[in-house]
Amino acid sequence: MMDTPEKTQISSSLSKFEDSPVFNYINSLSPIKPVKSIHPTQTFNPLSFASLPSIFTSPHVGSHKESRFLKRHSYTDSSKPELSSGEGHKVSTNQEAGMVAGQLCDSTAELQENFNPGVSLGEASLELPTGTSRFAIELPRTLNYDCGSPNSDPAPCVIETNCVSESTCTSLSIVPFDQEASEKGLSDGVEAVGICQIEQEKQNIECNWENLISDGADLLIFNSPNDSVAFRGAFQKSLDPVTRFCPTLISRFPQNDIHEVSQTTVHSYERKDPCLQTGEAGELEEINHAHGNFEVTSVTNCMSGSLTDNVETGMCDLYSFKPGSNLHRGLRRRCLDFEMLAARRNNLDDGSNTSSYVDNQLVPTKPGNDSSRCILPGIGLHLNALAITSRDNKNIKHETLSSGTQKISFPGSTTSILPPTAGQEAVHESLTSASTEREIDPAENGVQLAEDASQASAYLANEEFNQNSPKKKRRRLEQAGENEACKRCNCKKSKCLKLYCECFAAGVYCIEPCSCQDCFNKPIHEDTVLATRKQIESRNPLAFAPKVIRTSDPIPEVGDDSSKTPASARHKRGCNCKKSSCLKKYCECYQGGVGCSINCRCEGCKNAFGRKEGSAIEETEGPEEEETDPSDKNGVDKSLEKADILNTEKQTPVSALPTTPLQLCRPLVQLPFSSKSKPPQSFTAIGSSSTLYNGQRYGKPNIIRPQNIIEKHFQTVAEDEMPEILRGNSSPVTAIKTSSPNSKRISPPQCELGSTPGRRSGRKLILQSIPSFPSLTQH
DNA sequence: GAGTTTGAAACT
DNA sequence: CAGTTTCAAACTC
Repeated sequence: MMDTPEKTQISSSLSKFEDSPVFNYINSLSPIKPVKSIHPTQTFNPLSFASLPSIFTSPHVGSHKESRFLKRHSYTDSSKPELSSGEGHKVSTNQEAGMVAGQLCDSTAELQENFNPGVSLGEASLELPTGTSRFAIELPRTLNYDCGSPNSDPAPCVIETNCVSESTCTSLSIVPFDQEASEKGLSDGVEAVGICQIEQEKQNIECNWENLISDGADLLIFNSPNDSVAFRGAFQKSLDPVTRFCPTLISRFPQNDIHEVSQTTVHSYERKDPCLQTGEAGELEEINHAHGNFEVTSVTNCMSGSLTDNVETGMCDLYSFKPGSNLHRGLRRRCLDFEMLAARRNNLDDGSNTSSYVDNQLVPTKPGNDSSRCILPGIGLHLNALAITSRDNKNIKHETLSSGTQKISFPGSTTSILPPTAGQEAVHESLTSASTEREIDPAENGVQLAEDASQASAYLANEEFNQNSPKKKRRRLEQAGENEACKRCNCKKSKCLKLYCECFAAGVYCIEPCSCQDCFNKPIHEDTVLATRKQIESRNPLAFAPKVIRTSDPIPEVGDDSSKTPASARHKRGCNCKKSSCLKKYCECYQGGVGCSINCRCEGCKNAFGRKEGSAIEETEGPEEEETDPSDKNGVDKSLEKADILNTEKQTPVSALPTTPLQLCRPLVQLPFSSKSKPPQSFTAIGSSSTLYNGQRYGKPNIIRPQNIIEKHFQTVAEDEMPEILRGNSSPVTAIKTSSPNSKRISPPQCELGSTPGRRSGRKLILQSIPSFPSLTQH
C-alpha cells in the first residue's frame, strides 16, 4: 500500500510534467522497462484514484482501462478532491479524447466487454449459472465500490507491478477485467482470486439477502446502491430490454432446472426489489448473451448519478414519492412507466393519443416489436397477477409463464397449455413472489402492461378483440377471461380524472377504445393526471391500491364458508352491496372474484365466491340460490357460471384459491396501482415484521415474496391445521374489525367455530410460529 | 342503443 | 363520520 500511494502521488505530481520527470521517475522505479512503465504511470496519474492503478498495471489495458479509470476518476473526483485536483489535469488530458460523459459511455462499453470475459472466466471456473448470477450481482457492487467506496483504495496496491496482485487488490470491481490477466497467462491465478472474491461477495450478498429477508423494510429498500443502480439501469432501459428479462428468466428457469440458482437469484431479487430483479436478471442475460451495454451503462450512469437522479427526482416529483421509502422503487417504476409511456407517446406523436393507444393495442395486435412492450407489461401483469395470488390460477401462471417466456407472442401465452412442471411451478412461485414484490413497480407498468398483456390474452382468447363499443369490449374482455386489463371507460363528466374512471383508477391512460368525453387521462395531460393522482392519493393513500388483495391468509376475514371463499383473496375495503346480493358485478368483491369478508357491509350477501360470515349463516346455499333467483336468475346464472368455475377450481386441490379471470384481471390492474399508491407503510410494516400488520392488509398483497414462502407454509400447515382456526378466527384485521360494527357480524359466525377469541388466539399463535415472513399472513 | 339499476366515489 | 350527491359501470329491455 505504502508504495502505491507514493507512486500515485508522484505520478500525479509528475503527470503534467510527465515527459521528463515522469520518465525519469519511472525509469528509476522500474529499471526494466522505462518505456512501458511510462504507460502505466500516465494511467496512474489519472488513476491516481486508488482503484484504477491496478488496472493500469497491465500495459495492454492501456486505453480501455484508462477509460474505465477515467470513469472512476470522475466518480472519485467528487469524493476525493485531492485526486481530482491533482489528477484533474491529467484526467482532463486523458479525457480530452472524450468528454466525461463519453468516457462514461465508453467505460461502460468497456466494462461490458471486460465483464463478458470475466464472466466467462468466472463461469468456467465456477458454475455457469451461479457464476453468471453472481457475476451479475457482483458487477453492480463492484461498480459501486469502484465509485467511491474505500475499496478503491486497494487500487494503489494494484499499481504494483504484479498484475495478479493488482487484480486481486482491485478485487471485486476490476476482477472481471481479468482479460488482461488471462491474456498474460495470469488468468489462472486471477481467476482463482476473482472467483474467491466473487464467491465471497456472493456469500455476502446472500447474507445480505437473508438479512433483508429478516427485515422486511430492507427488502423493500435497495440493499445496496447496486440494487438501486441495477434498478435504475433497468429503469433507464427502454421497456424492451426489460421485457427481455422476463422471458429470459422464465426460460431459464424451466429449461435449465436451475431451481436453486434461479430461486436464489429470484429470491434475492425478490428480497431486494422487483425492479432489481429485472435489472439484474437483465444484466445477467445481457452479459451472458448479448453483452447488454444498457445495463452496464445504466449502472455507470447511476454511478454518475445524473441519470438516475434525474429519473428519481422526476418520478418523485411526479408522485411525490418519498425517497427513502420502499415504495419508492415501485413508485419510481410506476412513475417511470408512466413517464415512459408519456414520453413515448409524446415522442411518437405528441398530440396523437393514437400512438399511445397504439402501444396498448399494439400489444395484442402486434406481436413483434410490441411484444417487447407487452413483455414489460406482461411482466408487470404477471407479477401483479402473481402477486395477487402466488398459488392462484393456473391461468395466472400461464399468463406469467407465457408472458415471461414470450415477448414474442402472447400466443406464447399458450404456454399455459404447457402443464407446469414441478420445476416450472417452483419457478413460478419464485416468479410470483418476485412479481408480487414487483407489484409495486409494475404498478404502472404493470397496469399498462397488464392491460396489454390482458389484452393480448384476451385477444388470444377472443379473436374478437374489436373494441368498438365499450360495452361490447367489456363483455368481450370478460368473455375472454375478463382480462379487464384492457380497461376502457365511458366517462362523461369525470374527465377520466377520478376513480370513477376505470382507466384512471387502474393507473392507465385512456386509449382509443375508450369512449370517454373530455378525457384528460392521456399522456398529453400527464401533468394533470399525475397531479390528480397525487391529490387522490393524498386523500386516500390506498386509493389506487388494488381493491382485491390476495393474501395467503385464509384466515382473516373469512368466517363464512371456508370452502367458497378464497381465503387468500379479499376485497380491500369490502363491498357495501344492498340489492345485488353480491351476485353481480356491482359488487366489487364479486367482480374481483373474491368472497365477501367481514369487511363487507353488504346485505343479503350471496356472493358465489364466498359469503360474508353473517350472510353465510343466514343463507345456506340452497336458499341463497332461491333468493337470488327471484331478483335475477339471469344474472345469477352468469354469476353462477363464474362461481361454478371458481368452485370447480376450488374443488381442484391445486387451486385452493379460485382464480377466476376476474380475479386475475382485476388484481392485475389494481395491483399496479396499489403498488404505486401503496403507502410505504404497508410495505414497511409488512416487511418489517409480522407484528405490524394491522393496517397492512393492503400491503400484504404487495408483499409477494413472503407470501410465497409463507403461503406455502400456511398451505401446508394451514390447510391441515390452520383452516379451522383460521376460518373461525379473525385475522388481525378481523380482530380490529371486531371492535368495529362488523364485529357484530363476526360474533355470529362463532357459532360455527366456537369461540372466536380462541380462534384469534390460535391464529396469532400460528402467525407467531411463522417467524421469518410474518408479513405474508398479515391480515 | 337507450334506459334503468347499482354501488363506489366524491362531496357536504 | 354520516348522509347525500355524483358518477359510471353493470345490467335490462
